[in-house]
Amino acid sequence: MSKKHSTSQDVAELAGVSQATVSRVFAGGAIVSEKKKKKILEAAEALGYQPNAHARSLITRRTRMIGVVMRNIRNPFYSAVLEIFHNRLSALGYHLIFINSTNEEIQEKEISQLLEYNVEGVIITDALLSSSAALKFKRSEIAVVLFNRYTEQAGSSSVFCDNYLATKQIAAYLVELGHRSFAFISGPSDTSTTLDRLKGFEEVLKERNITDFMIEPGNYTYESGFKSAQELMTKNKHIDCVFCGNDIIALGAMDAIRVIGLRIPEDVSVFGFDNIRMGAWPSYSLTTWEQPVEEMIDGTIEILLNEINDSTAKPKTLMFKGHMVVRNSVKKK
Amino acid sequence: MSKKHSTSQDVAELAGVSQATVSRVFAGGAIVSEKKKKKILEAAEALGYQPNAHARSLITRRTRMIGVVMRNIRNPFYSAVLEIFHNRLSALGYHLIFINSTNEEIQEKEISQLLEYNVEGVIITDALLSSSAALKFKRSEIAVVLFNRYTEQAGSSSVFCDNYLATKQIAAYLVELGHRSFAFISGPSDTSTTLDRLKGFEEVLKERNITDFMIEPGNYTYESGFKSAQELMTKNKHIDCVFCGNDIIALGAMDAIRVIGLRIPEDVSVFGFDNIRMGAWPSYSLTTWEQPVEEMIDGTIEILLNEINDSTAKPKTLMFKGHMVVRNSVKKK
DNA sequence: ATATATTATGAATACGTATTCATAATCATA
DNA sequence: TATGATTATGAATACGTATTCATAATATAT
Repeated sequence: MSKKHSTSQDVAELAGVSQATVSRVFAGGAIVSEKKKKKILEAAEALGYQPNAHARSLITRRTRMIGVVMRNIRNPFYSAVLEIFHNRLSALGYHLIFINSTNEEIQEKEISQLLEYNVEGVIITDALLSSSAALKFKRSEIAVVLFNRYTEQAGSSSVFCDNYLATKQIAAYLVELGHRSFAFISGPSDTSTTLDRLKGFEEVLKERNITDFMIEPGNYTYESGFKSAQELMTKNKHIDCVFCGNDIIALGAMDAIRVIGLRIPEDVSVFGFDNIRMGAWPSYSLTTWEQPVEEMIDGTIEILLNEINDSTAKPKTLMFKGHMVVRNSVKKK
Repeated sequence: MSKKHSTSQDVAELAGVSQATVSRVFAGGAIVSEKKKKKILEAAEALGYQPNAHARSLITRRTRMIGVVMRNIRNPFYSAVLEIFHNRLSALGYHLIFINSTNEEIQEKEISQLLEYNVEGVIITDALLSSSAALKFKRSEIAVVLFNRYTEQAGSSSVFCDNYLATKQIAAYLVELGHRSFAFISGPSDTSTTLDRLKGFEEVLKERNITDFMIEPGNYTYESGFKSAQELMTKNKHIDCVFCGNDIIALGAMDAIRVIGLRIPEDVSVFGFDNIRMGAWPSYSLTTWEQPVEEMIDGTIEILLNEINDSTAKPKTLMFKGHMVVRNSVKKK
């Protein structure tokens, strides 16, 4: 029975070399004679040696770990986001510490965890970052990128869609098609995403002198969408278009609307945001706005790696446009 | 500007004590006078000190890290599983290294990653574990629990539903209701889950002398369910019941069946497995078999922690029963 | 052959913490 | 007050690795 964990010292002894030489083989980059290299690799194999990442990171001051903070991993949009982030970062040799923040705001405890593990960078999606929290990361010189969010104060990098512009286009499109009575089922009102989406939409309605506009607060879940739509539509039978803060809300809204007995899009139009896969399913065929997730993620990673490697890098903002995906949940003229 | 990372030494100097005393405060359990403790905490606060988890794990030989290996995080069942695992383990002071294995089988590289980080335990869901891989974990005395899977050979602990018994009950139920022509859209044929579900179902049909049974291989995705159902139903118009390897397949199958123009359950019955939330959505109202996810997860964690703390613990198998959830996707008599 | 450049290696050290061991300070007891 | 028990602290060390520095072995040029 071998020892619990073999060390480079064990390998060195078995191979008849020094610990330093073993390290050179596994750390790479240094010159080791072929003969010894072979011996060392054989010894390592025999002992089942694996370098200890903690000891290594202690000396190299690089952990190759990235923290990913999410809320609402059940939202298919974020499941997909997590998958893609993992695949990209894994290919780059980084490991993911996954944190699912159950609270609105990323908590002290969660920040501490990430700091203690010396993550090189943090990606924060869909969870609020207070300025004091941002400060802690900054103080430890840990790179932070907000994904699908931004905050004015924090001075962190962020990557997101131009929600304001997008919703302006969406509103214009919907008005153009003849809708006159609108409802908006929103996400939590403390996020940039929610606010911008509302702002753009509302502005266009005002421009066009449409005042028939109800706003229903929600929280970016199916259940929230369902419940909000149910209330809205039973109380306000004249609404002819429901714009949803995101797709998962839209699916809930669609189901609620249909349960009531109304048809989509004949009686009510529904518009989403994100373009998650489920929106394309025939049961929904949701018209929505696509966020270019892959590009957003690539951009996020680029900024993050850049900040990791250059601690003087200034915070960057990367804004994408996205585009409309027309399916069958909106009534055409 | 403070240094990049303050160390316990820095705190010690500022507080006018030794490094050892600082460590005692943060590691807990040791006796430190109130006076010095206060000074130390103040100094730590001032410097933004966080203990270094890597250095700590080096000396304590505990990393408090758990590896979670998944495939197919996009499947809502596993999104939910990940969320719950995270919440539970996080509350217990463990951190999650998330690995999304894109391949059928957990790869050498992924195992190495987990070994290098000295995770204390590994949870493997929905990804195959070869016996050589299992051996590596065993050799490093890393606790392994298979979730929703088992392998005969590996000798690892595992937690799963009694798929065999469940599908027997399901088949009996469906036959009872008058179905005579069956199809099964399965998952990958190399997993215990898939095999057991098929076995139980098939056995009952044989007992009842029902030979009209088609098997369509799939891979536990919506797309797979959609495509399989489409092929099945266009070629075999007489099929009156489709049993699906899991819920996400079932949703795809339902959509495909409806697109063809058939009604559910009037023309075709559909039965799922898992009881993911989406099955309850009115658009689907899927009759299915519920896996008691929370209990399964609690059981998994209990076994895992036990193996972590007692390296002599024998592999355990925990089998749940689950129960049928009747909605409206199956034709009643 | 000798001098010089190159390659290969080991000894020693540092990373930041927890812990053992020894000792100093404080307390309780007789 | 003297003695022993208890509490509080620091010095030293170990965890497993990467890396610097010095030196030995080898190759190359003159």
